[in-house]
Amino acid sequence: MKWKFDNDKPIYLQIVEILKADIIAKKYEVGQKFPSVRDLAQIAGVNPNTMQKALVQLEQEGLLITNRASGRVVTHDGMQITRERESVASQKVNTFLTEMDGLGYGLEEVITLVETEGKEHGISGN
Amino acid sequence: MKWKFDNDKPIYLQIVEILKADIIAKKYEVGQKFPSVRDLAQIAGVNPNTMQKALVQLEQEGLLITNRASGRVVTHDGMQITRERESVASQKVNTFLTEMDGLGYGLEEVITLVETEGKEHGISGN
Amino acid sequence: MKWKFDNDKPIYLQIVEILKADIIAKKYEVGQKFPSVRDLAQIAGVNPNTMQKALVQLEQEGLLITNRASGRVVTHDGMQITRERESVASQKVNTFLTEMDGLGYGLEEVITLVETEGKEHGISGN
Amino acid sequence: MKWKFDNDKPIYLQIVEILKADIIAKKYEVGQKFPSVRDLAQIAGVNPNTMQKALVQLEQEGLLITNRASGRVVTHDGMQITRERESVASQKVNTFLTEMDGLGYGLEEVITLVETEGKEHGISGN
DNA sequence: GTGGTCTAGACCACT
DNA sequence: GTGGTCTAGACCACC
Repeated sequence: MKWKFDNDKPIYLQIVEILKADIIAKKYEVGQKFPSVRDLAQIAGVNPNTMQKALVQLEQEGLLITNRASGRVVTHDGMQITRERESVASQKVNTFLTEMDGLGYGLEEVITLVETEGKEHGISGN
Repeated sequence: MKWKFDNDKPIYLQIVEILKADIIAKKYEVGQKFPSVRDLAQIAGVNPNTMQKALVQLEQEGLLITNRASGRVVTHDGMQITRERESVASQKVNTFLTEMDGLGYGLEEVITLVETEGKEHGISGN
Repeated sequence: MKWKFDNDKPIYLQIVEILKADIIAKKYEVGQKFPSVRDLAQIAGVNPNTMQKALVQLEQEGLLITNRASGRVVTHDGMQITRERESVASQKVNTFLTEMDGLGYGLEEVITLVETEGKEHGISGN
Repeated sequence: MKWKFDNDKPIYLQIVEILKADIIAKKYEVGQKFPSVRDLAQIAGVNPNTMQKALVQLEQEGLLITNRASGRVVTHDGMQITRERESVASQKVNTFLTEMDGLGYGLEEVITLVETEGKEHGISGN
């Protein structure tokens, strides 16, 4: 099943976001072996070079560790994953606030909405 | 400049969302004349039939009023616009909460984040 | 005249070194326009993608600034160039010391040699 | 594992440099028997004629001595090895000074750098 | 014209 | 088998 990509953002960046979300969501545990470039490329339905570019990006962000000829693993550094999680969350919050602002909602109204919807929504409360 | 459309949703629904956002954002005032189907179709770079389908949808949602031979105007019913605004907002809040839940954030953490980011973000408070 | 490349290091990294040396040596002034990817690729006798990879690297190191559709310029930040210059120099010194160490020369002998050869060599003294 | 050769210099000269470095580094002691042309050729992955040419060169430089029918040995003349060592060192120093000059470093700056880096580097002082 | 992205297919070194 | 590099050629958005 090929992945779906948006036309207005580079595919490799979308792959970065998807894989980053997977790592943050512990779909791949810390230190666990990561699928090969070729496998991921086939799964995603993109050229191996495109997948390669995405993985290099994740490497530069410190989420993956490359061992030449033995493949990649998720970083053992849990803190790095935590940092990325907070970064992604912060960005989502900002996007959300910008959208709500565009609809004319003030900060307090937004918080009220989040509280009431959040209770119905049954957010995990972790 | 033609509008950009996503391939996996019907174009007319995407147009509905765009125009609805414009109306909610008061880009078109209540009671104001709406551009013709032909003009909008050309601007958006779509077939007039597609644009027509979108406008019919907006009529059914009560946001546009058709006056035979004099074109369409935005509804005078401010409440209807308000209801749509609240509907869109509610949907955005839910999407946001689902995403944050996926990142492992509980409701209280989300609210805390929204409060702190909201102050930096300088949301209008309007 | 195509550039000569060594077989045991990636071409794009060798290009990075060459261009970095050019920038440090003020062959391109700060803020000056940089040749296009295609031009450089042709001059060097490599594929444009390879040259692109090298330029991206120089960008990440802060030596080049990219302006989409208007080309690249050398950074205006003279300090960044100075930092790179010191970094390159430090690396050369270390390589040199390692080689001399391998020949059995101690630090004081090396310094003596550098002093005597340096005077004959007529190093600029600048 | 075959040796790696550069395409722009004759292979036999590159072999000369490698073997000379080995002799200077005392990898072969003075007076010690040297491997046969055939063995060296196979190790290096080159034609025996090429290796032969390299060894003849080393003989002419006085580093190897040929004893008909008993093969080659490293010269007993320690001074000759010392002279070669100094020659190689001198050439490295000059190359180094030329590079540093190209980076805009004056002789005194170079010496200062060598002193400070040398202390960190922990050059043997032997 | 510019940089950026993507594909297709190839070769290499390492294990 | 793995990741890494390179080429060739294409299309896009921007100005």
